[in-house]
Amino acid sequence: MNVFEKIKSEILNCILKLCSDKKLVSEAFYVDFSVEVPREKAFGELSTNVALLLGKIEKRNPRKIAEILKDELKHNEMISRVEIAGPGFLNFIIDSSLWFEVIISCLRNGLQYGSIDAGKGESAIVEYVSANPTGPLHVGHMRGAIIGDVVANLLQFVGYRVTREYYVNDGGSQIVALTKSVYLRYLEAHGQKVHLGKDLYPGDYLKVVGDKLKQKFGTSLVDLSFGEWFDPVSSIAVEEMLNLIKDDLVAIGIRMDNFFSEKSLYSDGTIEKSLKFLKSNDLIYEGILPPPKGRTQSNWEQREQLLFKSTQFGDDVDRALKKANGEWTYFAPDVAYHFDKLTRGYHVIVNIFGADHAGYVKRMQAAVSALSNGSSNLEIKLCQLVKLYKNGKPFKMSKRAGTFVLLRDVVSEVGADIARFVMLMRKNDAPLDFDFDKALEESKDNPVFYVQYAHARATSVLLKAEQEGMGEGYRNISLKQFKLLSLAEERDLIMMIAMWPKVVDLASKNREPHRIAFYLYDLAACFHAVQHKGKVNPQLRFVIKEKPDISVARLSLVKATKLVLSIGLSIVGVMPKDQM
RNA sequence: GGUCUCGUAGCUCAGCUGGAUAGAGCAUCUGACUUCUAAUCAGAGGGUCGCAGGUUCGAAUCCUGCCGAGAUCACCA
Repeated sequence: MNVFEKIKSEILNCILKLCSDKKLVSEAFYVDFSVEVPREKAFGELSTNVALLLGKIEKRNPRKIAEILKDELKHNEMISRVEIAGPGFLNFIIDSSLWFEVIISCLRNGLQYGSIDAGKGESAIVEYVSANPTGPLHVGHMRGAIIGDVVANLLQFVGYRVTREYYVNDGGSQIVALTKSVYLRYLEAHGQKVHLGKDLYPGDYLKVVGDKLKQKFGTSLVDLSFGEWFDPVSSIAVEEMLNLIKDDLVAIGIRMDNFFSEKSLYSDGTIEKSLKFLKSNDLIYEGILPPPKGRTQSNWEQREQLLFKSTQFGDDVDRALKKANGEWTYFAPDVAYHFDKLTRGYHVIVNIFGADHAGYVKRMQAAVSALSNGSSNLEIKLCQLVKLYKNGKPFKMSKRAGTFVLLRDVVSEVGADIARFVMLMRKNDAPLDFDFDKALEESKDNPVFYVQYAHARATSVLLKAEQEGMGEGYRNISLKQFKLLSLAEERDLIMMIAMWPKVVDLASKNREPHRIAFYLYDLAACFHAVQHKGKVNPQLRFVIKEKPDISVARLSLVKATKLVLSIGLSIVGVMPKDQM
């Protein structure tokens, strides 16, 4: 149950009645107001700004309108007190029976508590990571990977059928470089002395692939020409890199549903198909792009290219689909890829991009707009790049210098739980500093443990209750027992639990997974506070043998807290712990 | 120069899509464990929300212009 929605609909009913009584004008019913927990406790448990907004519509003093609403609402059985404050806020004290219902509905719904069916079974695709298959993942990939994964979890939780997809760039020139590098490693495995050129990948991880090629092909590739060895070497190289990446993903708890090959778009005609579609809508032409403004480029030359009219959809310039040499640009298969996503019929299309692809956002959104005749829109979540530090000093990764922090190194040092939580403790478009040493050092007081500890404590309390013979008593808790809860800390905890559906709603609608992490921290804090009361005063402990009624009431809160913590943690992708 | 992000406590960050006296963590200081886990709790100090205008009953939040940080800018992916 969502208390906020419930009170909101009560207020709406009230407005409706006042409209029909001619005490308010009829437009009043369409007012979009909020019901929230006010910052100050003195302002009650819930608060609404309806009267302020109605004041505008009615062209009357908000406080006057608040009076009218108050007269109506004070008879409502869910609301035990109404007060008017400030410029015209209505502040409520809610009847305990409603809070009781919250806890009951939480306990009944179990792991589904808070899972409103916003998606209604519609399909959604979240594309994330999509790193080039030229080597293992590094820390830079971690943030987008985790944010994408949790966005997918969230959408799933609110009723979407979610596909997690990785776009494999196995078609571009970086694959040529990879293949050449691997071939050299293969020759090396046969005892030849090789030199990896400037544009090739020097990493040791390719030696393994060279060895594998040797095992598979023996010497049969050694004397072949480039055209002959390229395809077999390339496909194995990509496959091996993808395996590395899949292992890395598993290490941080990510399992993709689908790896979508860029190369397949070249061979199966999707590129032509999608461009044909654009052409039929007159969105493609041969033309010449203007030179970049304000920035002198020595090697810029004027040339005629196949262009997409992305400016019609808000982009700054039209975008090239073909290179001067007639090959497709990177953009062309990406257009085709999103054409494919559209034909697969997804209602929600989300991409997670790194900030280095920010300049790519407009053209992709333009493409999706064009390909769907404006009926679909591509949602792009940008992740700011992770700034790396080592001992407080900026740290530059370089493949050549070997100062390359791999994702698997981070995970094996700090663990997946910490890695995931750190990435979620800030908004996706805020910059993130990641100090490798600090992460190790401070892993002890990482917020993830704070949350997990609350879960472990709750588990332990329930175990204790069982030993005292009141294990499942909270399941049949009565309103009378529930009313025994009177501590401010207990009330805070109840309200926190009541807030969960709202947090899920906001986080999923806005695709903002960090909200879940912050909420979990706050929920844990409320729980720790209640528990500590019992530390100071034994009468305030959860389990008191001589007082079964209050114990049962408190245990219902413990159970509810434990439930919400474990739901939230599973969305975030962190294991709830029963012991620490 | 264009575009996109960001600018909130000493540091790292939230701020419920426009609400009431702007909040956490770290760090500093003071206190609380013989019991359900102290990996915890309670309290104190710390702010011209980058700057200047505008919109209105009301702005950290929306608009405009500056300042500053980062990313990116045909023909790479």
